[in-house]
Amino acid sequence: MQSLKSIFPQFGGPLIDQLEKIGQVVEFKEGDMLLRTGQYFKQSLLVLEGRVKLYREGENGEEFFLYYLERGNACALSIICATRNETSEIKGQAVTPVKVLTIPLQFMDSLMKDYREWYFFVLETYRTRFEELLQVIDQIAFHSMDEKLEFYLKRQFDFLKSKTISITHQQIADDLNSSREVISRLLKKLESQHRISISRNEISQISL
Amino acid sequence: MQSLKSIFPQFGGPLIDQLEKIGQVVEFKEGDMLLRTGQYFKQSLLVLEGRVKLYREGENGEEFFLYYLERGNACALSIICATRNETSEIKGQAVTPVKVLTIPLQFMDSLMKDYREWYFFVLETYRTRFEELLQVIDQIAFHSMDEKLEFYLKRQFDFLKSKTISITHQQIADDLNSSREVISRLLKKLESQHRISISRNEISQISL
DNA sequence: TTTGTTATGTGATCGTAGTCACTGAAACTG
DNA sequence: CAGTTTCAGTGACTACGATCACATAACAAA
Repeated sequence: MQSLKSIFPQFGGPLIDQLEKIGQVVEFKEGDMLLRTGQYFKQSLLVLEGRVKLYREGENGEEFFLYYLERGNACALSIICATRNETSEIKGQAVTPVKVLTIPLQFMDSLMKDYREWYFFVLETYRTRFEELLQVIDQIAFHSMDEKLEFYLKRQFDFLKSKTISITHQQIADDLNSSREVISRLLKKLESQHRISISRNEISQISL
Repeated sequence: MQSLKSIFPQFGGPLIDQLEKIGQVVEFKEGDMLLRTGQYFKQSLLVLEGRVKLYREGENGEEFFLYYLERGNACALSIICATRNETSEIKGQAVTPVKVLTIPLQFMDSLMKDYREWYFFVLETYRTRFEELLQVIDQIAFHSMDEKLEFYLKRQFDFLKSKTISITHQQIADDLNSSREVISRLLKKLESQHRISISRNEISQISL
């Protein structure tokens, strides 16, 4: 686990050692569920490799995309739920092969107390995710579907650091809790404005 | 400030003493703004008395009700923003006369380090608010206006611990970023189902 | 190349909610 | 009490987005 220090450069040596001692590495395949609604957390998760997509789940199986976790991120929910031993109403799915470090919840207190960087890290995790949730609320509270779609695409391009994303209209519709036809039509509109270009399974950014 | 211990019974004596030493009590009148979009936080806020209504603000002045803060709550945003010295995009308005204890941000670290109850308190604050935000997302992502309205009314009844709330249809429409006519019509529908009763400036719970 | 599957395009229809214009009713003010 | 303001009710119209029913296009596998 020599890579831990490179994934979390802000952590000091003693914290790294402690994490190596108490943590356990778990691997997931693309498509695997890391978190599932109603599941108990027995540990917190730190993402070492890969990308995890987090959704909010509705009562009837609807889903709404919240944000991605990647290398170096912690799952805010797993810290929250872990410290309270509560259930999750969030779905986390690996969108690439994923490696995570799991920290049993009984160590959270001492980590928090003994390592200043850890507590900063946890606070920073909360802060970031809190703000992302607020942004999501902005989108769905104040904006119409075409603006939500634009915001969604921007986030994908930004996060994946690519001018092209591989995704179907149906997947987008699912992420936005909308329907394929609507998304197709709106994508067409964006294309006709020369802001994106569309081909099967792919959308490319022009000027978003 | 003999009351601090009664408002925060989970805090130990030394922490209470420290808070009394570094904190400052500020009072607001009903209707005053405690937080305003774009404002810098220089301190964290603990609510000692009264009720504060928190909104998310849209780009064009729209607003969306998030949650209430009351006696014994901390403003999660003020902790977040304080620790990073960033700006807020949240609006906090006193809905009753309000008394808050302000903690200059430079003390946050030492409080966190020296007082275990404080760090639990901060984490619990985050956890609670995080979950409230997720619930808000549920409502606006998965539910239609009549369901949002029902959820809104339930929250008001629950939070205010009263069978009757004093509010105009216009205020509800603002809180839900909708329009008065729509809210009026939906309230009528709820009344015709004998789930609420309506009179001028008042809505009473029957079976929500 | 044929066949099957998955992804996308498109018209028609419908319901929800936002808007406009107006009426009516209740409370407040002098 | 008359006049004014604030709050609520209602019909007409419109737009957005969900849904249905297909048609077509791209790709994959045989």
